[in-house]
Amino acid sequence: MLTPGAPKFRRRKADRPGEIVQAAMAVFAEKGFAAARLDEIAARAGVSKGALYLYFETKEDLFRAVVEQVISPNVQAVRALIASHPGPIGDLLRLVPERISVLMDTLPVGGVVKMVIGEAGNFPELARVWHDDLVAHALGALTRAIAAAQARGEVREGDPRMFAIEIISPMLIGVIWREIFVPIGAEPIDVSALARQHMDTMIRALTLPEARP
Amino acid sequence: MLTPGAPKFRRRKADRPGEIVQAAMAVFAEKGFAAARLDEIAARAGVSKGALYLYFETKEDLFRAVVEQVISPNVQAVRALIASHPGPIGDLLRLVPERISVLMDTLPVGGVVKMVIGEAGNFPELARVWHDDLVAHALGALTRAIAAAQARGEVREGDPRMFAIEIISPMLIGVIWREIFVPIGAEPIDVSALARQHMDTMIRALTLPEARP
Amino acid sequence: MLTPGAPKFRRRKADRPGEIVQAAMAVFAEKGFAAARLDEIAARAGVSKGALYLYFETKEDLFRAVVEQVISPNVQAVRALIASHPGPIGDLLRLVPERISVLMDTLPVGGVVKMVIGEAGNFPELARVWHDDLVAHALGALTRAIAAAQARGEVREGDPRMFAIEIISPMLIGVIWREIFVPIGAEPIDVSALARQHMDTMIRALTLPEARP
Amino acid sequence: MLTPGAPKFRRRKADRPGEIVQAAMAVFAEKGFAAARLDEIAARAGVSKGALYLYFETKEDLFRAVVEQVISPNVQAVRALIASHPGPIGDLLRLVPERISVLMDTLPVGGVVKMVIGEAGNFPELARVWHDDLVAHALGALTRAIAAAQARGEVREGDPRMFAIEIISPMLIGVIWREIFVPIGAEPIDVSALARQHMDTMIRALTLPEARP
DNA sequence: TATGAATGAGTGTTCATTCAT
DNA sequence: AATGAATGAACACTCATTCAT
Repeated sequence: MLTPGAPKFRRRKADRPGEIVQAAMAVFAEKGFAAARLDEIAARAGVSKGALYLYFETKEDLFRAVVEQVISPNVQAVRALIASHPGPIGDLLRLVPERISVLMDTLPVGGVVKMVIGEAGNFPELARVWHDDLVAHALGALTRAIAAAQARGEVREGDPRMFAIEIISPMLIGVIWREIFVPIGAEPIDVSALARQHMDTMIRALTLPEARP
Repeated sequence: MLTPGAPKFRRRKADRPGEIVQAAMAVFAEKGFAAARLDEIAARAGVSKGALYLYFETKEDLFRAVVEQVISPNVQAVRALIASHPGPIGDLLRLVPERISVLMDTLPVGGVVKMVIGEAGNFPELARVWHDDLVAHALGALTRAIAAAQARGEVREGDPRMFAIEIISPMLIGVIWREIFVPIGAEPIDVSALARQHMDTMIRALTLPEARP
Repeated sequence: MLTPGAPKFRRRKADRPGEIVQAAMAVFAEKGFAAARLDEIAARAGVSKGALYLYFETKEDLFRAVVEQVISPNVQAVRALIASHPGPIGDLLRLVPERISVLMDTLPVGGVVKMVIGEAGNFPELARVWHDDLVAHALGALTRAIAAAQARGEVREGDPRMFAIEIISPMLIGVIWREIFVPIGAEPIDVSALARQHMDTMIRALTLPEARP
Repeated sequence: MLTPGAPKFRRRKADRPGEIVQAAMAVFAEKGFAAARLDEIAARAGVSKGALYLYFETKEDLFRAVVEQVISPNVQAVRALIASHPGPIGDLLRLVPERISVLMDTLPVGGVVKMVIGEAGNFPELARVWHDDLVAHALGALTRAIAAAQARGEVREGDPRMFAIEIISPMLIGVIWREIFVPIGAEPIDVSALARQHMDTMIRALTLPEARP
């Protein structure tokens, strides 16, 4: 092999672990934990299988790293969302479609959601991390915003946590749909359009007439 | 065993395949396809591992049988639901909470949904069967009912398919929540109560004032 | 493959575990634990690699089984030896050569000794089992016999445990020699002859003139 | 590092290979060849794993170097021992305990013996080197000394090679014992004391009455 | 039918060895 | 000379599948 420029060993990159986690995220999201093969993760990351073990002790360890890596930027997004709800509830809800779009462009949300749903039973701690660090925060913030609006006479009576769930659910289902049914040729769901229409729906159903401008 | 007529508690052999499919459904729902072990399925079905191969050619084959077994009764339920919506849209929606409750008591819905979401990527035909035979039907029927109501001036304008999605989503999320987060100690979601509150929400948001009785 | 009489699956034998342990003993004795390959053990036992795992959980587990299997018959031999020393010490010592010969014909003593010596550091419990169940018993019995003979004025003064070690050592070295140096063409040691000459040596050195008949 | 003359504690590079061999000897003695990891050897030698390959081609090569390193000083000791036996056999034997003590303080004899015994099967040439260059020499010299003493009427009849083995064995066993059984809490053997008592034993048994002074 | 011992291809993991720096 | 990240072949172990009984 005299071809110059075809080195057997790649130069060591600064962010090997990051690249591996990216590749692993893709494969885990696609196949699930058990069906994912380290060979494929390594190939996609452009490294040898052995190299994975320079950065992660086991397959599980790598999976954990993926989950954490996915959660942390979202934690930021959630905090940002939480910080921006001073005004009337309608203003908050009208922000949601855009936020959702940004999130979906940033991360393979669908794959991640699929992964979490599919593996929660086999990795309870991961479900716990996911819930405690992300879902409960987001849901709690939205619930409190709604309760506050109820206290201000802006929103009609009803369980505020359930309202929050009602608000979020269609977008989640839209994301899952895209992951599950679009690949087999089902009619897509335009999640942004869905978000807009649903926010309109929720604003109409929640806000009291006397509070409307 | 020479006593004639004695084997009172002899295992009934009538529905071996059915028992196996039941056991398999439980294990697949719990672990996902790849992580499920035939050993465990056989043990739960009370048969030997070899016996599985008397009724099913491969693990995949058994998985397919599970999916079909789960779908078919639901197809019936969906057809029944579709057949029963002659009147105003509100009447139809008010039926949903009860139907949901019955469904959830009949089947391990959560496990199945989890299974479908988790394995759709690895088994595209299964996603297709699930979509074509069940989801598309149900969603289509609901969409058509809403479109008809719009034509009657009962429901405000908006994409009827999205309305259908908005209607169904929270219950699905509730079911998934029960499967994913309740086992790790998260606060449960009362799916029935959620269904009632959400139907109220949707009726308020969808029906036009002039159409209300 | 229509050739009859060439079954892919062997008939299940009554003593598969036993055969596997035999094969494993040979390979472990030859190579040591780490260098032994399960493939080879399986091949020598005439089974597939997977079959090993029907009977033993891990390679270590199999190794432990080998050590125990090797010890237990020896425990019997030692007890028998211990039981047979009523008379003067010379009578006891004159029994040793024959016992040694029998033992060496029964078991791959050399290989086992080699194995124990080579792996004691990596498997301390095994060294412990070997010592507690076998070596300490044998050495203790011999030591007590010598001490009793000293008390009777038969044997000259000196540390009886060291006398015991002096008595046994050459045979052990002979066995090790056979294992280590004979395969490379070194001059063999006739362990039986060595035992006879050494017993003569020890009887001469230990027994007091006045006690000699 | 611009300060000239500053690196007072700069690692002396003079004897890298020697340091590596020392570290390797320790690890090989502890674990055996197959179970020894180059990582650990490098760490103990205070160099990187790659550095080993600057001095040794392969792991086997390093192992060979260790064996040779261990043998050569002993060859000297043996020659010295051989040179010093002009007089009566008793004088020679009375030198043994002290020689043994010196040897044991100089080298990890136990570990080395363990290593040789454990790996002789996997590295026949090593067994050969060990035998030809060391063991055969030492044993031969002792055998000849005994034969000469027999010719002089000093020592009673009997196979002189076996007498030599009888003489040496207990000390070897003592060394092995220290390596194998002491770490697990067994009662130690005082090799020096054993050597003294055993030499006494052998002198009594070998020398003829008429030859005693 | 039914069993379960046995198989063997496949996967996670280790580690001696290599090479860009 | 020296490093240590990277490689890849080798090995322990798993598990869907088969077949003698």
